[in-house]
Amino acid sequence: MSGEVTIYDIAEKLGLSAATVSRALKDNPAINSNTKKKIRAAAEAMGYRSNRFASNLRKRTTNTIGVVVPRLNSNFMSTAISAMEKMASDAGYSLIIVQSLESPAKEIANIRTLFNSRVDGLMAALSSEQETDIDFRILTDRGIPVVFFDQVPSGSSQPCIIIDNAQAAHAITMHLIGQGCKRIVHLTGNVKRFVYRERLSGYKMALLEAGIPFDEELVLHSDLTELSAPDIANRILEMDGRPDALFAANDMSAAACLTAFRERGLSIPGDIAVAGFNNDPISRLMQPNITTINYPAYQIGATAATYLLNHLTGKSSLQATNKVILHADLLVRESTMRLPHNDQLRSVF
Amino acid sequence: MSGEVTIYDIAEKLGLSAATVSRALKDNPAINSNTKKKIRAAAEAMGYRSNRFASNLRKRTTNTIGVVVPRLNSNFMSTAISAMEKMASDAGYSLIIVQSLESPAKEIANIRTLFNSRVDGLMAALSSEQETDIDFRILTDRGIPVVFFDQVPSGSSQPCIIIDNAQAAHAITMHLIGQGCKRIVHLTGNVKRFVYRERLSGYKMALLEAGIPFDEELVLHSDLTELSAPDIANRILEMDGRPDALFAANDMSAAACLTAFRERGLSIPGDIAVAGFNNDPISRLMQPNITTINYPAYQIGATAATYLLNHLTGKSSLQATNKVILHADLLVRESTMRLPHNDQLRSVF
DNA sequence: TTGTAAGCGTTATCAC
DNA sequence: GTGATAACGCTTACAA
Repeated sequence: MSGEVTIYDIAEKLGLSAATVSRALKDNPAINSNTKKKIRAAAEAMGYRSNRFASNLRKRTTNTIGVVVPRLNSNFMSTAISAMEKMASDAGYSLIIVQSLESPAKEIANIRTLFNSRVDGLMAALSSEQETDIDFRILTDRGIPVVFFDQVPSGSSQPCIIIDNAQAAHAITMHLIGQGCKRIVHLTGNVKRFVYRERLSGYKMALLEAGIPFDEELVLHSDLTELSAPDIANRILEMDGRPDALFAANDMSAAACLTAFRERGLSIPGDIAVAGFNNDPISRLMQPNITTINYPAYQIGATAATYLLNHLTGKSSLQATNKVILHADLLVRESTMRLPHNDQLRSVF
Repeated sequence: MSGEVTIYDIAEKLGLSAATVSRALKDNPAINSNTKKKIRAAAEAMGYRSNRFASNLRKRTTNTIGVVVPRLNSNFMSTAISAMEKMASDAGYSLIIVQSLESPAKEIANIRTLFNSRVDGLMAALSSEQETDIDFRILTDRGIPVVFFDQVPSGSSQPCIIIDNAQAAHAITMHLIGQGCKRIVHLTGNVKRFVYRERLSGYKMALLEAGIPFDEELVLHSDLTELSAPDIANRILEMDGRPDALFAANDMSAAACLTAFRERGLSIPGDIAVAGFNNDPISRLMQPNITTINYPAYQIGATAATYLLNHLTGKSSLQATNKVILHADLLVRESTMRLPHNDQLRSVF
């Protein structure tokens, strides 16, 4: 730690100035290519490593991008982050990742931490919405670009990468209705979050369009985890007038409910159709496999990173009005196929 | 960006010195509590944020921990990293995460990047092994602590957090044998990796112990992804003398093979028993649910982070010989229960 | 093509 | 309790 080699050490050893060494190491064209070679060789031999802090301090830029997410251990998040890491890394940027774990206080603290870490830019999926306008402003006010994805602030005109959640939910609900379902339960998460609110509204729109009266009782709320599914399944089975379909806002809870239904002896989709959201691997592997929306995690992550990086490297500018809406197809699978010959079938993978 | 407030600005405004401001902001007990209050108020009012780079440059420490993984989008990795992030964040550290994506070259580059980023410590799961001894030394030689987890360098005496993979594989194989299976296929990954090599050896040991001759033909290699499973399932079904069990080295491929088997009309576990490894959610939700090993991702991540943080904060020292072996229980489930009354049943969750 | 020198914003070491 | 001052290692006008 103490014996770090600096450009001064190299300079001294070679009888040059630190400035020349600095330039050579950064491949400055002004430097003679022979001296460059010598300097590089010496740097290598002496075990030199550039001190990022000195450099950052001087240049006022960090080549670091912050990522804020509610939790990082879901198939969607880890896949999106994986894409971001690849893009960032290829462009010479590092990623600092923080999760807010459903705590608004931690989310605020995280934003401040990244702010103090002087990240060059930020990609964020929100866990709650209140603090958005308040706290991201400390960043945007100083010109630090922020790109939102997945859970984005509604209303505001921040750049964001999303799918049309309402339309996707509308499509899946219409499909269920087309399969003859009349009492469709929608299992949703915290509707303070953008995606869940949007999906709920798509569900409602479809009912309206089909002339099915909206029934508040049929909307259930949970944290959408595997653990809470058995309880949800119970509540569905105990309803007066048993529902004939479940549209869950993610695949994990769709799969877990489906399992619970089967354990009670119900047949899927005969007794109750089940649809999810995300196209997680589990939706493809369950028996029956589960109708869902293909939520393009990798593409969302890659797109968010590309926009941010292009902005940071000056290749293109991020407009506040940029709103990228990616496609998200309905994948009809066995768990909702109640009609024998169904030409709505589109894809199984 | 340009109008950053510094401790000098605060000092000037308050008629104090920068040193005093610095001390007050760090809650140095030598400073009068009244001046502290004034300084804090001014800092807040002026929108001051500490410059980490100046601080790091001066203190020669970064409060940053590097994490190296093969890929971060698996249930195991994202859960382990989630735990690490929580521990690190609670201790005031940030995480820089890099993935090597199966490329040894990128793994080496990643290690250098983290090295140049002056991380205070490192947690690493390797994608290949060659470079371990070569490249991690640039860190350890300078006293930067490294804790390995999951994919660890074999032979070396680096601190690492693991389970006894061989014993777990032994247990699962013995269980299959106990269920009357005679021809057990083992589906493994790249055996250059520690965990797969160990699991394979546990499988062999169990066969040996049970007097079943080891058959090289029954060991299949793949990347253990969902995509390669159909091909693997085909190869198993086309073998002379159909196997009566599959022990896959992860749950994803176990689940995907199980699905493929069922599509061919086989019954599980009657025609072929299926076991996985990890206790991913999918193993619990599949029908039938899948016998597996509970690989404690969160605990592994939390333990690795705790050890590293305790070392960094001087609470306890990380000895090179530290090797923490966590428990990993066999979870017997439906996919391997071929005998009617089986007292080996331990748990379904 | 190379050198000089002035910062970048903090913190540590002395002083007082 | 507080202040001066000197690093920390790098980049970049400006000179030469």
